[in-house]
Amino acid sequence: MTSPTPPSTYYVTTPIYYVNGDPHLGRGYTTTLADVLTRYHRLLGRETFFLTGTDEHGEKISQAAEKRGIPPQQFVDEVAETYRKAWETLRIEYSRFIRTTDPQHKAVVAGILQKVYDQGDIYFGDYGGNYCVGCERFLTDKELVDGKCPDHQTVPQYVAEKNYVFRMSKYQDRLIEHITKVAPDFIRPERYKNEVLGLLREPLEDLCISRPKSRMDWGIELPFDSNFVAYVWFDALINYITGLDYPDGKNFSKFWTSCEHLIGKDIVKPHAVFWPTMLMAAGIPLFDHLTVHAYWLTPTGKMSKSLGNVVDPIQVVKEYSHDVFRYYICREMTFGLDGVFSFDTLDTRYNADLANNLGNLVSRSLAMTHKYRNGVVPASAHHEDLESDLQSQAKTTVADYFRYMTSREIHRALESVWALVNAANVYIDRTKPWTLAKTDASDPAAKAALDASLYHQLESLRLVAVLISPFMPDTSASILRFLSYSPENAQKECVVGNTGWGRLQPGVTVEKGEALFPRREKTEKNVNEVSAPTTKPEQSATTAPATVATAPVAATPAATPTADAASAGVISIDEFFKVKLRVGQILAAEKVAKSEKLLKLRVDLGEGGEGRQILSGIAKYYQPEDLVGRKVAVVANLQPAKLMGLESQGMILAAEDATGNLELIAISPLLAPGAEIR
RNA sequence: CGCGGGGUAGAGCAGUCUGGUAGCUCGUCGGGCUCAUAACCCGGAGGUCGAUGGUUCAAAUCCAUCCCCCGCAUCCA
Repeated sequence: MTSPTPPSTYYVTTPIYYVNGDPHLGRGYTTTLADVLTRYHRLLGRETFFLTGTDEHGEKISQAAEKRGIPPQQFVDEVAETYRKAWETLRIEYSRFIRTTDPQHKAVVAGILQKVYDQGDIYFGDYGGNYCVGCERFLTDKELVDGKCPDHQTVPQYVAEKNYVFRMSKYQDRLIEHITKVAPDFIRPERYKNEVLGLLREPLEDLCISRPKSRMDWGIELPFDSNFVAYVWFDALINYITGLDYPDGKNFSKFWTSCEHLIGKDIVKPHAVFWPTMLMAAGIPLFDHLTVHAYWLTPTGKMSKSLGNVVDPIQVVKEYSHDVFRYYICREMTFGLDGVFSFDTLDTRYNADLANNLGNLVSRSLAMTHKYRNGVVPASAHHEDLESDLQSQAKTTVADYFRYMTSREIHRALESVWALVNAANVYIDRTKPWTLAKTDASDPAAKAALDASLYHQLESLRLVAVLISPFMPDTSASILRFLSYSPENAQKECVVGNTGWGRLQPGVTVEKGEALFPRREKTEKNVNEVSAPTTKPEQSATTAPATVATAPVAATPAATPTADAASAGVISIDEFFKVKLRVGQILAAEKVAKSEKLLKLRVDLGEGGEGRQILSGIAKYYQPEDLVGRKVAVVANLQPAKLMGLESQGMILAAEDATGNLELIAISPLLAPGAEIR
């Protein structure tokens, strides 16, 4: 029963979260994992440092601030505060909350830039190229699809400007060497390491690291050219060392080399390629591990804001508890693979694992100790096969627990703890304390057996409480308190590498305790799944109708409507009339090649000529031949857009219900094409 | 031939790298117990491990081909 014996310090980071978005489930998961790992290493007696924070520069931020009519700094101050509060609710105990607008950070970034520039790894080059405002970056020719940005369906502006470029390609071989030979567990789990090595089989391009202030000035000024600011990665990634007071802080020398970066799989490339090469260029040793986790999905697929199926971690914590939330997300997701978040499995795990197994075990053990021994922990001299079996499971559990925690298969670590919980329940049934209690007064053998049974139950609880403390700090503390066992003791014995059997002192009085996890009846809302209790309906945008409702509002951003009306999604009739709806008749319809969803329609709107070309995402629901001649409702004054390379000059209205039935809006065949709908 | 992930009991998954009696949780059926939160314990039923072919004494596992599902790339205007 020895715990691992590694370096005496531990440094863990989460990504700094872009203040453009909320503290959603994915971010809550990363941050919770970091907290779990921090508490785990503390349990092992290591000095730990846990860094999280917010990324606050960039065009999108200045635009968002402008939209709200406030200065960028005020905007980011507000969002940073919501993050702080969110993490507080999730019981996250970070060591430092860093913000990229901190003056210290700006100084560190400038220092690194200057150093890399001075040694010739940053050059001023033509970065003329296709710039997409939505992406805030230049797109390579390879990324463009039919000449437009795949993510935003917009034709990027060709910007012929000079920019500063980091000579990343120079470090490619050294990076491959590091990943494959020097530190084989640099990137884990292995699937992501393979992915990165796949990326590195292609020659690396150099990395554009600046933006001219003329276009974007919400950022950190380059120390060698005041006309430019640093572009995202040479700003954001550096937070990981600013957080330790690089270059001279004692935290940096103490913690940096034991650094583990925790990230989601969407930002593997910047962390596995950009960041290590930046460090190489800056002459800073590399971090220890990049640990990558996957996504939370809903039972029906991706979580997305527009589908309104986003799970809000804060709400889950409010409805259950932070311990339950933490247990669930750590236990349910196979680390490194996508997992499904559903209130149905959450309730199942709650009742099965927490209420029935752990909670009930605590309850029955404490109750028996009170009933048979007035709450006093008995000494245990008696030791037979049943006791050996239990102790042997305890030994296995501790070994597995440390092994899995070390390999970051944390779901398995929890599983191994529950093997002990289960063994303790079995042990109780085998020793039958209630039977022993009947003859215990007159029969010394029965008395010894009962003492042993009670002691072993309670000792199992103590061990379980210690092992779950990183995951469920409150539950752990409650159990230890019931046992009159000080948490400091728990920590101490992990420090000496021994969570061995028999630490619980006979003679102390245990509490009766209260139910830790009262059983929950399954919630009704779970039938339809997922949407967290207070998720706003957000006019449940599925298809056309909702778009009609929101488009005019979007067109006049917060100009006129009162705050109340705007927040309720209410529009004025004037706004509604901006949308020109017309009756159209479908003249021709065909499938769009290579497209799953799109049909290309030719629609007569009574405008003469050969009618308009309109694309509609209804290929899964309608055969082209069934549509010809049909009358449909059309948005006539929508800005044309290109889809799959084809221009669409309007929108066909359709409705989709919750079960996925989609129908075109019915229009009487008697109405002539071009008739106004209102 | 676009890239990636996956198809194992009613549901959700592990096992596949390193071939050797197919495992876990939930559900279900039957039994036991009464310390406990209608909980706990024991037992049963339920799988041709997507399909086909190959390698092998032996294949969920290795090889080949094919089918299906899900992301993303390239689509809900």
